[in-house]
Amino acid sequence: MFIFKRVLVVSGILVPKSTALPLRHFSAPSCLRSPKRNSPYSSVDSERYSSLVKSVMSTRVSSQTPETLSAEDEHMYGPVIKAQTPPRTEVRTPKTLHPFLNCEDAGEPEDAESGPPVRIGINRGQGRSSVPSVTRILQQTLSQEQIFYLERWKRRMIAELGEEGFREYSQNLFRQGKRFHSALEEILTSDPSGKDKSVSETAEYPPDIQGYMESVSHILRDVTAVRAIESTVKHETLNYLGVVDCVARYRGVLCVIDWKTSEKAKPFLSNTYDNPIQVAAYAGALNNDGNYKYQVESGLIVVAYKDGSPAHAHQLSPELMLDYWKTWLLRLEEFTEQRSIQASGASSENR
DNA sequence: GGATCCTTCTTCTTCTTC
Repeated sequence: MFIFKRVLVVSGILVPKSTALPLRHFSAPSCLRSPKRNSPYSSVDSERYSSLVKSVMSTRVSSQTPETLSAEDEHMYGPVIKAQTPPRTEVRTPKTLHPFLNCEDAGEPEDAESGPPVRIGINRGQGRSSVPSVTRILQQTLSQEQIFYLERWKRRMIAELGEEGFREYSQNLFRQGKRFHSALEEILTSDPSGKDKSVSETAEYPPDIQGYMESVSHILRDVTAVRAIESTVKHETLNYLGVVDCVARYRGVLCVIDWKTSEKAKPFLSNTYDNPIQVAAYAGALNNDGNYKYQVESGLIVVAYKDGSPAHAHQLSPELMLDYWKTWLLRLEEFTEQRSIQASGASSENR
């Protein structure tokens, strides 16, 4: 096992790619946001210990060097296997920085928030069959690191539950997620103004989602002016589509909202993996879809818990949305490249 | 009515010491 891990580390599979963006969100307690501030070293009299620090730093304590360590590793574990594709450590930028907002649609009609929420169904019957979805693009462009950890998790779960048990477990997670979404849809459609969210706290729900609904009830109190529910958005220039869970105001800010259920606590935005990219992709599509006459600059990821403990709400500022929009454009470029490679491979096979 | 699509979820080193 140890040898295996060494090889992976050296080959770069475990080296994080630059998909993780800086942690900047509204819900992190300040004490957790800046752990360095509370470092025990901050109280150390640095002048008093400066000579000691200098002497330690200037003296080679060990006779080992990177070269001797490499030689030792090779002796113990065999020659180092290097990855064919080295990890990308540089900060990547999209080849074309498509705008997140559509300036032509910036004007917002006064009565935009008065009607019921829209729900545009998916329509693939009119030549849309080749338009890829946000979910598919994200799934097909996962990093090697993400694939590694997901497969490891799956292997461990199957070892614990068996193939059939794992299938049931996965189906159950999906079922709960779907029912949770349906219940929210019902609440928000029946009360889009947001005046009476108490319905969510008193109503009875199926036992498997009761906790999730309790978990999210304090968030729903801050959701108003629901404009869209489970509605299809399509980027007219970039040619991708998706289905937004909800477009509404959260604490007065118009957001694309994504509801999530989770077994593990996700108190930080960084715990939500690709969810912020998904939200930015939806918002960018909505902003460039003629069916929607307004622009959305912010996003919200709500993570609900089965035991009813308060859901975490990660609000993405316009600045952060732009960062994730760039990450999305990179993923989209990667997907398009993959597709063209596959297409050229298929055409050469047909010859 | 059946088939297909979009979603629904899942990941983050590991051990020792205090």
